[in-house]
Amino acid sequence: MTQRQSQKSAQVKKLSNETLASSVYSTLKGDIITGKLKPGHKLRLQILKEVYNVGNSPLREALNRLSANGMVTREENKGFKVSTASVEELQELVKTRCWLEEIALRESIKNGDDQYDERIVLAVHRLSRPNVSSGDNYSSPKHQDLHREFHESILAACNSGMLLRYCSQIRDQSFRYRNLTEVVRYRAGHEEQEHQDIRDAILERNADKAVKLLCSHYQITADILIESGILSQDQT
Amino acid sequence: MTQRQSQKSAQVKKLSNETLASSVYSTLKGDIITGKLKPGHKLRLQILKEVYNVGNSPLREALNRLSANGMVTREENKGFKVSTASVEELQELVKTRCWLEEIALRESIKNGDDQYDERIVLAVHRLSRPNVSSGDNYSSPKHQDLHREFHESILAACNSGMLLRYCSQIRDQSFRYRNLTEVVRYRAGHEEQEHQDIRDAILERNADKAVKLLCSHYQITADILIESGILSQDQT
DNA sequence: TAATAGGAATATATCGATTATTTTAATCAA
DNA sequence: TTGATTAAAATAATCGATATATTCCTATTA
Repeated sequence: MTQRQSQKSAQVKKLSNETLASSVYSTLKGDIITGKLKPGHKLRLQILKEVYNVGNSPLREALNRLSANGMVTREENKGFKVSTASVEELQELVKTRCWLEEIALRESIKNGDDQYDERIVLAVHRLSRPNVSSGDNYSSPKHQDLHREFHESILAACNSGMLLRYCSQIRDQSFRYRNLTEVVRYRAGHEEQEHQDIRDAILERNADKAVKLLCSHYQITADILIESGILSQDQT
Repeated sequence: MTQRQSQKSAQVKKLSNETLASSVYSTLKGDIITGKLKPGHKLRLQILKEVYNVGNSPLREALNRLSANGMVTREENKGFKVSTASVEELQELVKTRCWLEEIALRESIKNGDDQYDERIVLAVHRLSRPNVSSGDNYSSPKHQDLHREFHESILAACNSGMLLRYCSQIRDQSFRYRNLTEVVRYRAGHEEQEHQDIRDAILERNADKAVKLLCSHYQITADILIESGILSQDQT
């Protein structure tokens, strides 16, 4: 609050009416998803306070929220750490994702209106723009946002905010795993095609096909990540 | 901290190595589920501090956790309130519960071993004990715990901790709705029979039947609750 | 009536101090 | 060396007092 803002670190940026705790929450979550904070990394309060330049309470509040959706792990009296990553967890993640998204996708295809279709078309289009889809841009924040938007859009008409929240949490986790490797390099090209295929299946209201494409889309990415050998069998 | 412990309220009781924040979390969650804290009820920090006799930080941490799983609602700069209850939300809740539990149940039936069966048998048996299943005991904490255990046990072999956590959250919400009325009075007798039917279907590995019974089990309860007229169409 | 300007109430955040617990290091005994 | 015990340091958890910011309420004014 004084004039000493000369911190080199990724200062938390507060959006107008947003609470500091919420800003820290978003920043921390982002840093975890992008892999800036690695799985298993111990989150020491004093350090975080300095890095993000905030006090105890907003920081602890943010961490408590994150622990409730699985991005960080809380251990009584031992503090917080970034949730670990392992082959087993990734497999569970993909499995669960396929289960939940199958439901959400089938419902969406059943209920989806023009607006639903258009959002998807737009999302795919934006992902294909040269300045987004070219080699070096695959891991850019911009690409990530658009990629996320695509996956959100195809489930958006499922009529259960609750289910959508769960899918969103799983999506965050999935992106975290994705960002652990340069899997993007090998995948992004193919993914673009797969997104288009999924879009087409949805537009023609072919739920079975769409579900099948979507799940293999996830499975392939996970397999590549596993084969990369970056993930330990237990902990990271 | 002074000698004025003469609070009538349910002081937070701390389990040995548990953190104060966690104790408050459990207590608050319990008070919301049992209906001691009604939907929409404003959670004023000063009052909560006095009632539960804790300081700012553990209290806010607990509330932040609760807000992350939907038991309370957080509004920036306005604080917390118990999540509202409405017919629409209940319908979404039941629908989503059926979707997720169908998956978890089918998987459990597929994978379940002897231990899985035995846990279910035991749960049903305990629910049927006279001192639990008689008229006045239906709304007792004991009965609630056993009831919850039954519903947890039938999904326990689904091999996705993630899915189980979501089901657990939905179960908490469902119990909260249940406790809004004396729906228990009309239901508990029938429910006992339904639990047994579900158990039997599971034991004979008849997934379709088990799923059908389970979902109607939920739907009937919800319908009664809705017909009771206690829930507003929008907010409570 | 509508708009606005206080002021009260409340939520949010900081800081420093305190307590409790875990972790680390050091010591000692087998 | 190993294992257990104890002492010291580090860290997490909590409190309380204070400060700031925001919302909510109310009275005044146009």
